Amino acid sequence: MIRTRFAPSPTGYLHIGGVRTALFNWLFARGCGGQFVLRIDDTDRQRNVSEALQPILDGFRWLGIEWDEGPGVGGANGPYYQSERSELYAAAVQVLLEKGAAYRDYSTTAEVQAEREAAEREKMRFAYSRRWMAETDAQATQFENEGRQAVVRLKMPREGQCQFEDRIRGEVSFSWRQEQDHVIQRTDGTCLYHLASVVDDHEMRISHVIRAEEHLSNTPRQIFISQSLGYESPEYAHLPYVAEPGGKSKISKRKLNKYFKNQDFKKLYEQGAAIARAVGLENTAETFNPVIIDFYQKIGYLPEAVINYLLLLGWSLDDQTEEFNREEMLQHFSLQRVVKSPASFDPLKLLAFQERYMRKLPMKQKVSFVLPFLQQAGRISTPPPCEIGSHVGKVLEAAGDRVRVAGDILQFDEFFVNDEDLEYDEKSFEKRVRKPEKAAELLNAIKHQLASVEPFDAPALDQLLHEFVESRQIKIAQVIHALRVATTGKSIGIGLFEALEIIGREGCLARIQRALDRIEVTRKVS
RNA sequence: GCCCCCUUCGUCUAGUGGCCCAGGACAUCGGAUUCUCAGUCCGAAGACAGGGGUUCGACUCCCCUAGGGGGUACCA
Repeated sequence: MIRTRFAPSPTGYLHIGGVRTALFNWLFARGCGGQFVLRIDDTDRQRNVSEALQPILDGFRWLGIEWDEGPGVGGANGPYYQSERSELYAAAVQVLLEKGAAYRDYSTTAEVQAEREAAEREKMRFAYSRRWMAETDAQATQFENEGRQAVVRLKMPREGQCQFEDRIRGEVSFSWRQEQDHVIQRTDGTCLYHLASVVDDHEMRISHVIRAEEHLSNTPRQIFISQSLGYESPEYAHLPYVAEPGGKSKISKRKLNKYFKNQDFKKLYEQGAAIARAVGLENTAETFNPVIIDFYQKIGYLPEAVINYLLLLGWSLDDQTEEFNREEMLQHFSLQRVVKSPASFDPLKLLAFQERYMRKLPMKQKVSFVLPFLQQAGRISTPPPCEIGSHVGKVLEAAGDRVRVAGDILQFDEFFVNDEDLEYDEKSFEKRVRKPEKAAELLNAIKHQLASVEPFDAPALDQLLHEFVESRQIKIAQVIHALRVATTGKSIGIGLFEALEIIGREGCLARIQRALDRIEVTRKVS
């Protein structure tokens, strides 16, 4: 049975690169009827682990990456928190000690450091002298009498090659002599990552370790542990990292300011930040950051779009296919087709996927997708009508592709505010209403016609306007811009006739009157 | 320093010796459509990191150089 795992630390956020690693693990396992395990790497023993874990679990659930075993779902191979598995690690250390694959070492950090520096001065490869190694209890007692404390180190081979087959990179080989006698157990008795990881993978019957490439160089020592413990080693596959937008280094949530120099990234962020502001979200780099997956959930991306984008970040099926639903992904994913080099995160391409999926979303679902944003922004009351023919549905219908992420609905404020609260974009008002000589007269005339047109819908309004300009021998542009600004407050937006219909007769009349009154008002210098 | 991995249009990628004077997607730039914006349609521009080999033939194989990344922690 194929079993894979993802082992996040409870850091309080889910990094976009981590999501991709998890996705590939999930796809690989589930694609062939296997299982995906979530294990919590909390060896740092921080407090409030469950609190720091929540955003990570939420993120995976939102994306539909479900785990077969782990927090919240349990399983036969638990516990799934490394902090609760210390006995297992201690037992493994004992075995290693007994087999002579590890030794108690009584050196101090300073002493080892001194050896390392001496080697560097001589331009020699560093290898610990094992001078404070205790192989017998008598030696140990002697060191302890000197007041020394022991760590446990791996007694690594110092000659020969470590070769293994990486499912993505092919045959990889390292010289054992490059390896160090790594510490696996601290003086306080706690164990380190490499030991814990190998033990857990074995105990949890993980068949394929698919992880970030920064672990490639760590693999020999893990193979050594694994073999010394008599385990059958899992298959390894090392994924390239996700690089920063427009760059080659690994993407990091702490380098936001650097990424803002990339215009696309900046736009993505600012668009998101505007939505966050409108719905009253806390907005700090810790909580609202495009490198963290929540960002996309918060501003209204579709999980399918995010997943599809991430799938193609370092993997492809062929030279054509870009869209994959869940079943197709599961069916086609393979490690052989994972790209070996880092892929840089492109916010614009992600947006392009979002647009495609938005277009495919049935209107009814689009309405309910968008509603929470309007509610949070205080634009509609609860509980709102949730149908296609509803006010929100009409706006969405008319807005079409302009609503790219759900939060974009807030750009269509003019359809959700009271007539007296409508804000006018001052520049547009000046240009389209106040400045053109005949604007006031035209608006007034149209206002009268709007009062009686039947029915008050887009086709009728279209016809009305055209007849109006024809009878007056003017160009439609002369009236349409003024009317748009008068009724929506903006010079850009959805089709004017649809807009008028949605605002309704009463609203249009009130708004036009407001605009007319406004012309008279002396502009305040701000 | 030493060791390991990586390197095709701006970006994601196809390409496993002749199908490639390199294909697709996003972005960009033109043109068409329209009441604005978005969209849509049509079109254009754009890459094999550099240098040596091997071969009748190299994006594809080998070597070197350069660049990027990782490891060399009582971090993960």
